[in-house]
Amino acid sequence: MKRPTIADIARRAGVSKGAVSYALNGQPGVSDATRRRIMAIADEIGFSPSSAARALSGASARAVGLALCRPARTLGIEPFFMELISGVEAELSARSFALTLQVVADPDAEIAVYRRWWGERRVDGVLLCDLRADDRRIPVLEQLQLPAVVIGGPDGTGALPGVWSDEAAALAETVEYLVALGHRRVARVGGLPELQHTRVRTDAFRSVCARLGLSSSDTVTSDYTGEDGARATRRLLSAARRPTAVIYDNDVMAIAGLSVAQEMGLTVPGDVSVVAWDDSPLCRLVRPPLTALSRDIPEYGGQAARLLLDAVSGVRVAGVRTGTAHLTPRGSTAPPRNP
Amino acid sequence: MKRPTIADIARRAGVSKGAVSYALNGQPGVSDATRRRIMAIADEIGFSPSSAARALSGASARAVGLALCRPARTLGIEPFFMELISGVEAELSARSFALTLQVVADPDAEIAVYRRWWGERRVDGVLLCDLRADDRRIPVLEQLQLPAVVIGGPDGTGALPGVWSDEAAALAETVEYLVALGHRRVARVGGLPELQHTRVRTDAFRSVCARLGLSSSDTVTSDYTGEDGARATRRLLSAARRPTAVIYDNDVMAIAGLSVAQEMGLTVPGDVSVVAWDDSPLCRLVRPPLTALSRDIPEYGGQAARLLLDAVSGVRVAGVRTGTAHLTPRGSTAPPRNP
DNA sequence: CTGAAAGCGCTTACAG
DNA sequence: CTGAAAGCGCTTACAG
Repeated sequence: MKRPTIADIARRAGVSKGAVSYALNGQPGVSDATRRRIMAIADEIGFSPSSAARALSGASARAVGLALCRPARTLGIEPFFMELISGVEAELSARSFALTLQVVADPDAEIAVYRRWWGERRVDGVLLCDLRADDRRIPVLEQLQLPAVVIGGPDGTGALPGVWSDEAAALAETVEYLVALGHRRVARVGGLPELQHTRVRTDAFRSVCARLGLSSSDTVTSDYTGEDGARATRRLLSAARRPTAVIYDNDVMAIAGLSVAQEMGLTVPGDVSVVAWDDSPLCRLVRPPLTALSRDIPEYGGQAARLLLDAVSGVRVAGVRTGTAHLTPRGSTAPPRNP
Repeated sequence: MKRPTIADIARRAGVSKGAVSYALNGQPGVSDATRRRIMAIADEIGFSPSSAARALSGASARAVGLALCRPARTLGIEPFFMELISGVEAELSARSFALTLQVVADPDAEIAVYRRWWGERRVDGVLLCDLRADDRRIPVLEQLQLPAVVIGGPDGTGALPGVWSDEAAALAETVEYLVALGHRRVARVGGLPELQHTRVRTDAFRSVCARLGLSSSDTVTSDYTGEDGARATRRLLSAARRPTAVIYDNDVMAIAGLSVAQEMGLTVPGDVSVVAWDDSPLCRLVRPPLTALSRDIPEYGGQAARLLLDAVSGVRVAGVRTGTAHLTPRGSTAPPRNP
């Protein structure tokens, strides 16, 4: 089947190709009657402008890029990214932008992808995930002048706008709640230590524990997998004075932790309370259901996409703070049996 | 920063743009010495050919599309899609093809996306998921002559090649195993009834149960969510002569079913055995760990991508059968306490 | 308000 | 083996 072009429309409408372009893009320069006639023909023959021709003529590629730098196995198991993607997608398709996705092995590969996308003019902008300390991707994007929005922040994003939530406040709320229940020994299983938000949470955890006069404020870091979460939990719960509550940096590790506790003959929440960061349907499926820090991840992605589209269209955008994760208490937290 | 073009390379090498194009694309028409010089310059200035210009000149867009038609919440919770995507991605990026992703609400929206992609020349081909009975997407893709590979089959794919696994064999293996353990009342919680593979499994379940002389062979269908899996399980386990084993069409529902059984005071696997279709790390995290039907989903996606790239490059491809899912027995299956 | 034309950055016949 | 040129399908100044 031959694809229709503006030349076909122009011929049928008896006007020039330029007129068709103006009409279709809502530009001035054609009469209303002509515009309507052109639009009707375009509709009738099912015309979609060639994205290649458009992009080549200096217009935008109408696509944004998302590079995901996580090993395949953690990508699949964490609902976070897929939820983020659906939120991003909803916003993009509403404005008929495409999402170009690439899974990369490490930050260097990710930088190479950005350079390639830029050279290929394949995307108009990118969404940056998993902000790191001293993130080398930031200066590259700044130098390329590729519009970008960081999912994270507000610190360490350089001149790029970030979409971020108040992680410290969410963590403080959680610890305060556990202390109110009577917990005095709270531990935390954090995510990848090189990620900025892990650092923010770790610092916040230390300071809120100090403020509330808790003796320990240890964070064990992990790679987000259930195996690592289980290992960390085993270590924590084997200690002489084991914690009576553990906060996990994702849902998968929290579930793994729950299993380990039960395996070790401890009851949840009697012997140990469990809190998951980032609520997901999984948290409601296990017994007891997990107390979790909930936030609207699709909306988070949607905001990032909106910001990026603004940046792409030339608007100078500032970072925005999204809603703080809020604690959703469920059956996995209670006063400690032996405080 | 200005993007380098072949004109820049041509100038620096003192040759024509045509020569640069031939050199970079490994075409004959330039001497080896010139080719090497051109490649070195391209490398040095970090050249990537404009994908728009390439696509416009009749070459391929070097992108394939994937439209996902599931509500956002089930997309996030099922590891399947993200694992599939990582497998597809690995294969695509090795040949520097991009993946264009779009989440759609229903089959009509999906068809509209294919028409648009085709009109925009945005992708060179598409991967089709969630094959349905009498799938309306198939004739559209055939008519557009857009290269496509179906993830599913072998029936109902029309003239399109499919990548499929022997679902009936996997189901038979599972039921035979349960019967060998002594089970006589086996039930199944299936996925969306309109999906082709749900039908295949449902038919296979009925016929293997008949062959083995089991009294019941009921399938309750669901929407793949944990809630629906829990509801179906509650109904099944409340029956007068409840099943002693239940097979679930995904991991999330199996975990939900496990929780429901425990909630109802039944032990797993003593009172009821549980089997999950599509193994995932989740299955190993819960207690008891779930017996599951495992297959290499990233590899499944990789095969589909390879087939699609062949089709895009003009090779006439036939469908392929991938490895059959194999049963991985874990703690959630055992001989029934009260057969 | 409308038409003719240049140009985006490639690829690819067509001459030399 | 190499150069000059047309063309892909748009967008956008520039004339009428």
